[in-house]
Amino acid sequence: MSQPSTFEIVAEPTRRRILDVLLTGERPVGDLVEDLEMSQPGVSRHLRVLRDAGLVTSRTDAQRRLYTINPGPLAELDSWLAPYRRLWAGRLDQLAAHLDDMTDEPGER
Amino acid sequence: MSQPSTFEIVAEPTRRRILDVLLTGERPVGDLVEDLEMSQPGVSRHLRVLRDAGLVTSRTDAQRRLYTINPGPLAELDSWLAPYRRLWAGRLDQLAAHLDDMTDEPGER
DNA sequence: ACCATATATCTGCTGCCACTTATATATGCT
DNA sequence: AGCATATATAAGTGGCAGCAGATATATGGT
Repeated sequence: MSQPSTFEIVAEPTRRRILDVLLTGERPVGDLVEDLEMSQPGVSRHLRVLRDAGLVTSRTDAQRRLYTINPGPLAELDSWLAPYRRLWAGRLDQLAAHLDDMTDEPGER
Repeated sequence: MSQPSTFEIVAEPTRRRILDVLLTGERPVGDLVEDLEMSQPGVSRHLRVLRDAGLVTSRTDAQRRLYTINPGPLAELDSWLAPYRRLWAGRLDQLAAHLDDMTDEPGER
């Protein structure tokens, strides 16, 4: 996809995990490789996607690159969500019913 | 994907369009076919996905099925977003910078 | 020389999406 | 009863793109 939307970027479970780790603060690539138990090239590829989407930024510290979250683009999600948010306020019962229907966790690997 | 997450459901641009149309109220399938300029089986397949994800419900009106939004599952998105939302408050300047970097629209077809 | 990282390439797998055609079912109309 | 309409679902095809894994190379810091 030439210009993937923020939706698509964030739909990828591994990328969400990366962001969730970065939520705790700036991190070098090596840390992420350990945490995610993935190959370094694999992590770097995802970081590339996140960087291109403007969701993370990096700064150089000697040989390492420290990655930080840049939450700005997530506002796109948030504003798409806004009209729906109004709807589910006061319908939390429906959510509960839906969750009851689900036998197990979504396949998040 | 056996149990696609709400993220994946909503990452699909056509499905977001369907939800956006339903935001204006209950609609029969035929309306959606017209609005989206898609084949009827195509629309029905997306509706199936949305229904399985609990994002829409249908009720029968004679031969027609009227679809309604069920925003409940979107709360999952919203709560994932919550920690990030705190971050971008007060960083709207960064968002602006990011948007300036983008030459054209994300490829949303 | 060694380390951390980025990037590139290739392969293989898998799964999605669109489109078409066909069929089944329910309902309504005449 | 017979026909039209609305919808769902299935089956088949084509295309395309994502992701993981492996490997190789380049670069810059120590």
